[in-house]
Amino acid sequence: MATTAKSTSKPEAVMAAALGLFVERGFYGTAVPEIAQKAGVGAGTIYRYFASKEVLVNEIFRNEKMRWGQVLMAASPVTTARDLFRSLWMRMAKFAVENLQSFVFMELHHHARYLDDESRALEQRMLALFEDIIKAAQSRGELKAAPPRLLMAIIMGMFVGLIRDSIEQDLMLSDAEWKLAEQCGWEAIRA
Amino acid sequence: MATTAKSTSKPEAVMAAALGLFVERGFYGTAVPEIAQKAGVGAGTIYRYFASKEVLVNEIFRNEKMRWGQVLMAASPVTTARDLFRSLWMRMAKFAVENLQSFVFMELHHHARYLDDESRALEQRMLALFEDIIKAAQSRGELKAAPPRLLMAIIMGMFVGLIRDSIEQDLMLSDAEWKLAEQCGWEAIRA
Amino acid sequence: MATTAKSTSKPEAVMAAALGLFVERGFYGTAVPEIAQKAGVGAGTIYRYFASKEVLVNEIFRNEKMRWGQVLMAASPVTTARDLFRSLWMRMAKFAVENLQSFVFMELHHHARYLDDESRALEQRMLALFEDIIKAAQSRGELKAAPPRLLMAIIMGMFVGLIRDSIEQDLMLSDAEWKLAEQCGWEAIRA
Amino acid sequence: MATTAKSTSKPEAVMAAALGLFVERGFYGTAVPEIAQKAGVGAGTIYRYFASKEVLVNEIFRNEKMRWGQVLMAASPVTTARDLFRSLWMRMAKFAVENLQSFVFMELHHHARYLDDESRALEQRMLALFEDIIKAAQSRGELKAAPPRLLMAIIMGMFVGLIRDSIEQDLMLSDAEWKLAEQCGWEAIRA
DNA sequence: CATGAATGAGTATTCATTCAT
DNA sequence: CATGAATGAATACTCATTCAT
Repeated sequence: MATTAKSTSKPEAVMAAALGLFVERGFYGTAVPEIAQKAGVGAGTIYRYFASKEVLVNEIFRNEKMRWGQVLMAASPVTTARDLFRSLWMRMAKFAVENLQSFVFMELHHHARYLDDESRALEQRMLALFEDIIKAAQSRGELKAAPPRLLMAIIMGMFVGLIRDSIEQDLMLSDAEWKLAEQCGWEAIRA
Repeated sequence: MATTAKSTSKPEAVMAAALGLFVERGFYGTAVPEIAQKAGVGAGTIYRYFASKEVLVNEIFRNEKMRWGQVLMAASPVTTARDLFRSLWMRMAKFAVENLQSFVFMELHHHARYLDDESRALEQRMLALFEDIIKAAQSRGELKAAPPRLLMAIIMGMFVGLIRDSIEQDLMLSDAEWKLAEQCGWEAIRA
Repeated sequence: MATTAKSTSKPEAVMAAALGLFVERGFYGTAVPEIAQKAGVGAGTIYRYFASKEVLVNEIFRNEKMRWGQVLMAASPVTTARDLFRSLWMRMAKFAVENLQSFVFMELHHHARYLDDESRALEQRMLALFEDIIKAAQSRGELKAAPPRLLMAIIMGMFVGLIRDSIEQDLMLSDAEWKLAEQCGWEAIRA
Repeated sequence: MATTAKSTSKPEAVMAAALGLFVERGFYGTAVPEIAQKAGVGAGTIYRYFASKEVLVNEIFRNEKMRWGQVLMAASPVTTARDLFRSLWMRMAKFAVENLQSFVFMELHHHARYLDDESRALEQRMLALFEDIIKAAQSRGELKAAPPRLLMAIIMGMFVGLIRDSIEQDLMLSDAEWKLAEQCGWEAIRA
């Protein structure tokens, strides 16, 4: 009678279904009963676990953001900025490819008006994390002496652009291409 | 600098109002009567010029895309890829800064489900345009030998990332920063 | 093209329909679309005139209360308490019989939780009005020396009891019975 | 004074909880799970004892009505109508004060649409009981020669009016006031 | 041409009731 | 017996669109 490790719990099923639909059709374009149906639960059931559609989207956002954060935080020990960058980039690529929807979701909902303060705060913490890594490398003269936010925007923008493009073309980048892109990224910001 | 001597026509006023609201609240988050009010016309009037809300958003999309296209197409004559890149980048920056809403609108609505075939086709033509420029430069050995789409995604991604970030921080990049960023962009793709 | 005096306006039709249904089935027992149908308007139309179902019920309450207030306020000039009582009673009877639903509505919704402060304040003003009449008569020694609220509760209670009973039996009191009842009322409170 | 040595049974707890909530928020305004929680039982448990919410409210109604009936029926032996009235009035007052919620509940749900035939029949029997008492007194010339229902409506109306008022003012009548009111009641109907 | 009142299909959410445990 | 998680029908309310003026 113990809940098996395998079978997804109801709230998890709801979050997974909602994630997919929000990516496909947007927040306002997705009806709650649609989510319920895709999750294989009754419409009312959703409200047992999430007080409202808005709470649901925030919960998903934070959930995915945390998973993404772990990719960045499991950052490497002391190495050169070059190695750090490569490692980070490849980890990001791995995550993005394996969690395409999750990644796209975070991008799309970035500044959405329905994100609550907690979600926004989490977003800021993630950015700060990234910024610190950049500052450290800059202080060692390994990166260009530009505002850290600028370098961050450049790298993250590139990365997102690549993912978006591969979605549009419905064709994932090969390993070789990821490495090529990584090289581009590095050359963009190196001192 | 006024585009026309005459005061903006009604359909123009509608499109301008709608553009602003779609950027602020999204397509589904914007009510047609709201657009009407902001445009200073009656709700019914909108339907004299646009068959539906969807037609309206597509019309705006294409309109803005064309304006953006002119920035790219008014491309320079024969020069080095370096100069071409710089010129293109700075024109893009100028347009984006002067037409922030327009730029954000195009980004947000990129793949939206309510875009019709004509809009999608236009989008493809713009990409092809860009691709051609890249291929030409590659054939002269001035750019990295990567798939043109990849280089394009990298550059456009960077650019969008910068704009997004400056919106988030509510602080536009300075001229110096734009130049710095341009240098990053160039180093990312140069051979 | 002038709006004819005859044809009821839409908000009036809605209020009339809602009054009837609220009396029959209660506030929570009445669905908004039911009101719309009975009023002969679309469901959405109700929300052009009343921000919510709650606003609607309050608007009706105040409207009816004001009409009832006019019955009491058009009180007679200086006479004996006996004559004043008779006049008041008969006016109340006339109103109640001619506006049965209105009267029942006010009784049922007296303390309802969905009444807002404005409605409650109006209710209090009506009571004060009544109390003043009683106090004046008491000071002339024409009524029993009991707390005014007590005499008021007795008279209003009797009156409501009669109306309720005639509704239950679906048989209105005759003129003779109203006079009889009036006599009972007077004897209950006279000094 | 505990009715039983044993702690209240589950159905009793449910009825008590429901009575309180129905008085506070009305029938449609009260959710079954709320009742369950207040009664300290599971939501499903209610349905072991009451087939539906409607059955529950009817059961409560009849239960309270019977208790009220006992107040009236335990009527006194042969005395004057004056004494009988006083005794009845004071018993009613005692019951109403000690069972305010019960009393209010009966008043509010009097004609509610969810009352079933059995409840309605019980209501009629109670009225008949009262009517007989009045007729007897009338035949002895001690009461006014008015239709019994009219006198009954007057007295019950007065009584309800007093209770309602004391609830509104959140201030129970004193013994002296109850006696004063009783005198008013008597004078209203005595021959 | 222009309007905005009117509409009703569609949305998020609640709640009486069931049933597997 | 008792439970409370699950359900889906029903509710209040919104909004794209129409059309009489």
